[in-house]
Amino acid sequence: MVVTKRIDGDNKTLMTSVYDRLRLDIVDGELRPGGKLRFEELKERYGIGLSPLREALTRLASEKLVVLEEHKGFHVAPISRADLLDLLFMRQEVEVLGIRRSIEAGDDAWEAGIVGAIHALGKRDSLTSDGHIDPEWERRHHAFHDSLVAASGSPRLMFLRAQLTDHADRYRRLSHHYQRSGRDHLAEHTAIADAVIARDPIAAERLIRAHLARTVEIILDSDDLQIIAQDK
Amino acid sequence: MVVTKRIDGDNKTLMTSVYDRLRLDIVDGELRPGGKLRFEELKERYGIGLSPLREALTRLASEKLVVLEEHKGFHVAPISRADLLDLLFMRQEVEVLGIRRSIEAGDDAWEAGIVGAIHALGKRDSLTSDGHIDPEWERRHHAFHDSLVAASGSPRLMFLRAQLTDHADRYRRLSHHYQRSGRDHLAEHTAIADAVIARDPIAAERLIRAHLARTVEIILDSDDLQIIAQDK
DNA sequence: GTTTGCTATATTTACGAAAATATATACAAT
DNA sequence: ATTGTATATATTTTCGTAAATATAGCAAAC
Repeated sequence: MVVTKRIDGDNKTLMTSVYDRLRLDIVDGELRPGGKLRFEELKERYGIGLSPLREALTRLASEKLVVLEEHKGFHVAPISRADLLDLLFMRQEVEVLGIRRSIEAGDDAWEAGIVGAIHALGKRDSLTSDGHIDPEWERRHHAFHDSLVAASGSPRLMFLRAQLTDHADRYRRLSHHYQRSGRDHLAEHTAIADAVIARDPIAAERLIRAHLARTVEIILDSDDLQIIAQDK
Repeated sequence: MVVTKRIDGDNKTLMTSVYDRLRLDIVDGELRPGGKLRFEELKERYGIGLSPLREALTRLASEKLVVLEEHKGFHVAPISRADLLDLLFMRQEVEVLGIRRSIEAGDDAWEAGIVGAIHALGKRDSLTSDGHIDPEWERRHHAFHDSLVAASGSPRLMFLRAQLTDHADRYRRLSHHYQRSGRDHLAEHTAIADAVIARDPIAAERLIRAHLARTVEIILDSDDLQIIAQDK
């Protein structure tokens, strides 16, 4: 019954909102790998003061999306083949763990979530008419993968997984080649969903490992080495 | 041949050094779980301004050693049975992964590192004469466990492992009971080292899982529920 | 022509004060 | 006595500026 004086209820601090925006701009490739992040530019760009900016960048540095060199400033984290391979390794292990535990502990609601997610995913084409990845498809794609591990029951695993997903998304979006590859997503996803719902951890592990590896192969198997493009 | 004007070469920023000190104070239990971190107190305590303090706390929040509630301030991360069990789960998986990969990829230098580390560890008693854990033993204990996974070759895995180690150290040091338990560390450690050097991943996995679980059992099997002690 | 050393400029880092928000206290009404 | 409302206090968040550090430009020496 209490009526607050504040109308909007926007409780976010400037630090948090500029953190969100910076994170998106980096994951989207808007801010290029290796690029220097100058405070004057960022202040201009986001219309904000120094303090919340520095805090947001500090947080991003701790998540390895940016790099801090003391007294020299912040850079967008560079990308490399070696890093992409390390990322693949971690993603495989984390996804496998999450799926394995979900298979052990998941209830009917968890299964239903997967069925619903893959159904929604199948209703939508991954590419729009002009050949770009459909944002709504991407949203559902994320939702599907989330649904697989939703019963893992480990906050730490889920937190780590979210960070790794950000890193992976950045590589994917930096790869023009990836968007042009005529990959049959639905078949792969359906196979994974089937194995998981059948509670077959062995098959699920094999399929998810291959699924993740395939993405990296597509990115690496191209001369699309935007991957090397790094400002200083 | 260049003589820098600066004598000491201390390149650290205030943010970094206060980050280090805060981290240690939290891991040591000096700043108690759940305790509020007021800026006036911290400024006083560390003799430093607001800006570097906020940045350090932001970084610690991102590592889950402190918690930030917007507009309400920072707290030392609370502890709980559930969190300790989640931590155990992650540590087991991460250690197993690191050891498995090291067994696959490790060279002679890696093996030598383990042999050297366990030798040094055996030379030192875990408890001092007055019944406290010997800091030098603890250093060597860390060094031994590090040596096991030193050949894993995954920056992300090592980074994650370091964070989990901080969390685990905090629980261990908060547990008075743990320090009183007459545990035979050397036998456990030697068995692990033997299995790893024999390149037996199955035995190594079994032993390291039990080793980590044992620590948690000791902490939980006591009324020593300092674990519940949380200021608001 | 390359390197060394100095000066000027650009940039990051840190502080102190102002603004915004939350918490505590006092008072009034039922 | 308890709930609700207004006021005062404490605390966090943010900005603008000063201090510290690094980078770039330029002249002199080898």
